[in-house]
Amino acid sequence: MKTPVRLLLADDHAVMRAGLANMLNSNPAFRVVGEADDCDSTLKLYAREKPDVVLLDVVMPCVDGIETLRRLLARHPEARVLMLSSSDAEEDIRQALQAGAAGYVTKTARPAELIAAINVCHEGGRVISPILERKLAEQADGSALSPREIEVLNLLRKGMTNPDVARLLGITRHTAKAHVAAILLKLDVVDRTEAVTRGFERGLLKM
Amino acid sequence: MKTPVRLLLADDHAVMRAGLANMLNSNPAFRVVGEADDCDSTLKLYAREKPDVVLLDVVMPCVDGIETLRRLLARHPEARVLMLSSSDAEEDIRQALQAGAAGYVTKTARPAELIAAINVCHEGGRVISPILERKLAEQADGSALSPREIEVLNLLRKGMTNPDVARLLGITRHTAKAHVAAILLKLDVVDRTEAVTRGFERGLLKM
DNA sequence: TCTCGTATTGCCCATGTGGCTAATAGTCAT
DNA sequence: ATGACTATTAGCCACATGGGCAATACGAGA
Repeated sequence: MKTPVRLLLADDHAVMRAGLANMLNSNPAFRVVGEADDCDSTLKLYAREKPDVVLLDVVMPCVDGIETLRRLLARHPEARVLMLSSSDAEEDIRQALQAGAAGYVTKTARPAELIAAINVCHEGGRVISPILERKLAEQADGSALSPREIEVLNLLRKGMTNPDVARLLGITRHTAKAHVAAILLKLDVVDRTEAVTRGFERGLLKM
Repeated sequence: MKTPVRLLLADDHAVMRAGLANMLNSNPAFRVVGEADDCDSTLKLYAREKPDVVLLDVVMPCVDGIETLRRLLARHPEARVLMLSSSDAEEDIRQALQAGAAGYVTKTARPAELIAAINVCHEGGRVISPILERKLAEQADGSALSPREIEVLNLLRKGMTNPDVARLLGITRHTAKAHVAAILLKLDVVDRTEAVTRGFERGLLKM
């Protein structure tokens, strides 16, 4: 028999971590070698344990899962990371895969699917739930917002007017307006209010 | 030794359910007698097993956890339900407690806290995480939106203008405007866009 | 009964919004 | 280096917005 796959769990939900650890450790093919609840502890435990695969939650306090993923891969490019998420927000998936995640699975997946995904990751493959793949395909047009537009969208959500945005960004109100117009076009919405809604739905805006 | 507390788990995340079941069953004081992944199966399993306590997730597909709670208590007023949530949205907590939940615990709680909460529920008490209690207190002014205002807010999020809202609700644009003004006042925001943001943050609006 | 909150309607007005069109400059990849 | 994209600025215009102020009607609860 092969040696078990060594796993690091990173999730801010203690109950979920305990549950996952329990489930995975009861399978001789796996061995949980560490549990982290935030970005720092994830990086620290990875460096110490060098696990074969990291299960990383997308939603985490302070530094979110995507950013944790980026920092982890910057230090350890060889890391195999399987993102585990309760949300199916398109932006999270896009960013996670672009940042170099080896896979993305939602928490609605059956235990057997999760186990299969871990194995694929460990063997060097890429895993994406079929449902998620469809959502990505629907979107993958030129509708990605530029960094500046994301910045503006984050001001709109706070109730800023175009003049407000202009003042805060040190640009003219014409430019602010141009950014807003670009956002409305790309998100395919009629006004700034619907843009904020779409922003939340797509994961561009965080709570 | 007492007979174990009989538990029903309701959560659409299979991994979380499996984990919880694993964890709780390993404690002789508890016994998981059923697992449900949506409203229907929760009601069915409750009727069949009559568990001592139900662990119910707030976020569920189609019919959400709060509505499931309402339907469950309508048929079985004696049910002891502990809401288990990954969100700390104020509205969810408010509605859950008002609907008659015996407790509300976030998934960031340690396993020991969860176990303590289950016991308190079983013994007839009420449990709310201290952090949540503070959030509720901050809010508990007259800032609850009326049903009509919730309706209007759900139109605003789609980019509706006041005339649009008026047409859809069969009222004049003056009335629509009055509703919007009331929403802005109650949510303490400057415009409809920020109102939508606050709506998402408070759990008044769902993805 | 009387009051409070909700839902409804109305008007005035300064300001903001979004569509349209158009131009310049920098960056980046082909 | 040529094109594509982004960021920037600009003006015009019909329409929507939100503040202020005021009134009526209805049901629930004290």
